[in-house]
Amino acid sequence: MDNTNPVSAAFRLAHALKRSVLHRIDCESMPLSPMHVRVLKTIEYHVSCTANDIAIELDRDKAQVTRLVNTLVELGIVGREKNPRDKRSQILVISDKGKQLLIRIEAIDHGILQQLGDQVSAEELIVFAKIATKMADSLEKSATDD
Amino acid sequence: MDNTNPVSAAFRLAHALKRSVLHRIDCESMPLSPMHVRVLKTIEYHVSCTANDIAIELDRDKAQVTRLVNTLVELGIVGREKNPRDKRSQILVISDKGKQLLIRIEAIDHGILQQLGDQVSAEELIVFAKIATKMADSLEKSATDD
DNA sequence: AAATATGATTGACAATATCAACTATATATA
DNA sequence: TATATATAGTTGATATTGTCAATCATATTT
Repeated sequence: MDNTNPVSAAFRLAHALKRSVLHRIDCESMPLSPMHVRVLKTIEYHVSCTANDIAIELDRDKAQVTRLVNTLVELGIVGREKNPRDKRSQILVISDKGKQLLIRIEAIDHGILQQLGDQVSAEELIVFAKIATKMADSLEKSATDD
Repeated sequence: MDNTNPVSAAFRLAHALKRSVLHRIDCESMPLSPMHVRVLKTIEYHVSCTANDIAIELDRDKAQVTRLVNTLVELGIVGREKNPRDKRSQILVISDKGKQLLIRIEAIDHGILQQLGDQVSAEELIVFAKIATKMADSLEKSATDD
């Protein structure tokens, strides 16, 4: 592979990260996929988060979000509450079970960053996140104005 | 989303890139998916490339590689030739049609980098590729020594 | 009040990925 | 050399992730 190509490098890294998350999720015998984890984190991050917020935040299809949230609800990790501001949508709330899960997820993330820490410095991670975010912003921006 | 989290940033970027590649592939009315493109590039990059080389290079399951290569062969983009060094495997060779495709793919890549170029400098892209590669190396390394 | 837009769900499906079993050949080692 | 073990590739089954179109209910605009 061409390691100087940022596009290839990004794909490769995403794959490695997904596998790493999956592996750690598996070791912890968690009933979730990487995408479920990301959805749960998004709910945690957003105040009074709706399905639509997740779709926008993660740039995913609404249908996909509905299904991901459904399994979280079925597993008792997330609950739906009335949204006083819009009867079409519901506020997603993390249950106690979900909160406990988030603690374990945090440990997983920490483990991954530590695993990287051997080779990649904290400064590099900060720089990486900054550039990656800028790249994603740039791509998403021009994706919408077709 | 937490934009300071390198893991989240990497996932987000990969998704945006995949969409961008897909969109451009679509505009060019190419009969390939992003993964097919990556496989084709890998064959181009490797001298006397086998299916196994692709599996290692892209860190994918052998089964997945077999199927991806199959469609490339069916489309006449890639051919299989005898491997004098191992009767189990075959050398993958890019046809003229495949070479023409690679020229168009190169243009697509160039377009994506240019799209980024508005916001992200060439230096940043170099730094990004370097750190991302280091991160992937680190993750893949510890994935094997379980 | 009517037209239009939005949040969410569902169905159908495509793309991507994983696992286990199997074959044919290679390589190691007894 | 004979046997055991490893490797390259294929196939089948299945899980995960992502996309598109249609639909319903409610919001918003006109």
